[in-house]
Amino acid sequence: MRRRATISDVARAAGVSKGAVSFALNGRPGIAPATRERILRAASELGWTPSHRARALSSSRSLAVGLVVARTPETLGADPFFPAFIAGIESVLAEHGHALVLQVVTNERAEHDSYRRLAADGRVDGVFLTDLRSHDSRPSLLSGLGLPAVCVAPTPTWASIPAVAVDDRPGIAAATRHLIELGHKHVAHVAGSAGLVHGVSRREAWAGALRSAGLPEGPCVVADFSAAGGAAATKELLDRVDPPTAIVYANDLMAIAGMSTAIGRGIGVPADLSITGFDDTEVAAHLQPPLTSVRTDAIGWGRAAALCLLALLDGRDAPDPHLSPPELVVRASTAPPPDPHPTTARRRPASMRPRTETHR
Amino acid sequence: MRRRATISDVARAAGVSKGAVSFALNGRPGIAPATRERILRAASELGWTPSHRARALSSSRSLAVGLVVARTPETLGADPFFPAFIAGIESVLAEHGHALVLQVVTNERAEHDSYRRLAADGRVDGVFLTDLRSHDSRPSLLSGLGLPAVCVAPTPTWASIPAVAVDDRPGIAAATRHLIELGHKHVAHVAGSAGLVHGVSRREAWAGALRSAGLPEGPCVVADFSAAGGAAATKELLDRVDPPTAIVYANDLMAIAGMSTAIGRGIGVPADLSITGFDDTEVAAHLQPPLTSVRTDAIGWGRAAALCLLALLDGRDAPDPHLSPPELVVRASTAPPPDPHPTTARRRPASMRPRTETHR
DNA sequence: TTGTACGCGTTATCAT
DNA sequence: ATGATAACGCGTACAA
Repeated sequence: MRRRATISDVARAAGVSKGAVSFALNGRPGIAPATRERILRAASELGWTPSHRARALSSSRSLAVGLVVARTPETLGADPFFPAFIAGIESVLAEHGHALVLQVVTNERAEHDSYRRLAADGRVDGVFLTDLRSHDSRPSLLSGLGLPAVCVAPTPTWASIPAVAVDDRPGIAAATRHLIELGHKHVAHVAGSAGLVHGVSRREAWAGALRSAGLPEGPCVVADFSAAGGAAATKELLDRVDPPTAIVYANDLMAIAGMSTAIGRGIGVPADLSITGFDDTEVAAHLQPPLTSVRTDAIGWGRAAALCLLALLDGRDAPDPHLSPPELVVRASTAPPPDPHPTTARRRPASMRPRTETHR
Repeated sequence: MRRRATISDVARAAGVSKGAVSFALNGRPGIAPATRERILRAASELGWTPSHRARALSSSRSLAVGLVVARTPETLGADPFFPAFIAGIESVLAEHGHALVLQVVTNERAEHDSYRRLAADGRVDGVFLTDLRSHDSRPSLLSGLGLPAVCVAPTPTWASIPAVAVDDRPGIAAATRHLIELGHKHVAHVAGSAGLVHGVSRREAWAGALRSAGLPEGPCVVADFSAAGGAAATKELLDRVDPPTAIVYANDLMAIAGMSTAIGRGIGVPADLSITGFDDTEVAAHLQPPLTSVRTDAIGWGRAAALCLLALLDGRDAPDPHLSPPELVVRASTAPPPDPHPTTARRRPASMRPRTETHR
């Protein structure tokens, strides 16, 4: 296997200078069409592709962008958002010759180190900022590092950093309204981590939808987006003297765990308790009962974030992203609430019902 | 914000040459301890870090490795393997100053293009090969491109490419044996794609476990690792004149869909049908009933694969990986088969039972 | 230890 | 308007 062709080889073959080859390749003016043609043909005959390394050195750009994810493998693996988001990013980056450098870290300290290293090494030209926290130290870190960044968060209120709004609030609001329209008056919420902006924003969307409907705010238990957290929160809600007839969960994972918890207690879903999730995980449609959930355009968000970051790097304005709005997917886990005044008492306190159900 | 310090700045500050700085930094002999000390102090005072770009150009290495994933966002998002695998890779790469370049593509053509581009650009020094297919064209493509690669597959029988064996067969075998020990004699399998090596190897492990126990091979339906596929395969098995009393699924996603399908038909799990999954997804423990599954050491596989690839790039032998064996996690979705000769007929054909169950 | 050529495009400066 | 020439970016490696 012979040595890779270099720009000098092409220049020699085409009988021009290196500079001319560079100009021809990059479509810049100052090269006669005939010459340009000759250069391009020579390049293709030699199978020459500009060396990414040399280009990165001379242009002081790495042609790569970074994504640092601070999540445990479990949290990452249970969330369909990231793969879709990354796929969206990729689809844009590939068109522009950029690569995605992914870092997975497990704690905040490692996260900072990761950004510092990316910046110090000049490994990337910019980064995405996801899973924004309520008092996030990363924006100031990144501006201190001089590393361009695009923030991916529900609320575009981060003045210091350009943001792509991934507003999940309409989705949660739609789920809540759906329950209200079914007749529910006691709609609880199992929230994601209070430390995460999208945990808080989803909670606010639920509360806002209840307010808009003139209903009193239902109970809310703050969990952590995990299955175990969802199960625990559900137990807490069901143990109340006045248990809700419907629960809006901040994600599918908690909703699934919550649904199982309820069914395990002999509480019928949706007969006694309606449940909504968020994310529309692939399993959601294949549960028993199938889970009503909210589908979001994670791929579109990824595309939008990538376009925004690339524009930022080029000093251009970000194109206006057109994202599909979140879509409520109604399935069988939601139904009208149980009759509050039944002829015969159908609903006993959970503690008096059998602990498990036999399905046969 | 001033210009980044360069190696020349450090050399000047320390009163030595660039070469001396390079030697001192890389801990190579030929520099007096006192001089080395002085150089390192100057470097740290100037906040100098070697430029990754310059180093990549001069050493003809990119200090990055690639992972091309050919999956749809849905398939990727429903599978906990990849995040954990990537986390494992990262933990090793970070220690060695390498970065991970991730590409997500949706079809085989784009996959080839992706590898070609990574190689042509010199973007990475090597790649991981995952989701190996039965007649995979990538090994020859990669050897043609001269791109070092490490193969991550259940069977290390790919002579052309070094492989890290991620043998999932013991896990499936353990699940099958567990069912046999419970007394099951009709153990079916819902397989993953026949085109994927790990789809085939899991199937073989199931068949082998039955053979070893002296049982006849049960029915097998080939699906595609998806929830919809798992549901359809389950229907097919349950519609047989002689439905199985237990089903070994090739992954959790199909198992969950299958379990819901069974329950939706009024078939009790595990009373009438035992079910095992594979992956031990986070939701598995929080289903109703909780799913018996197999937990694998995906992080360890990631670490091993990364160590192997780095060794390959350095021309060293790969260190012997010590991986945790797959662990069968027994939960409530498996139980002894229903009594074949009950005093009263407990089991009617599915078609005669109510279509859905009310849980209250 | 030092000096210097080298890796490979990009771009500013010049010449026609 | 075309194109050549040379400096540049920054660390590595080899001869001196």
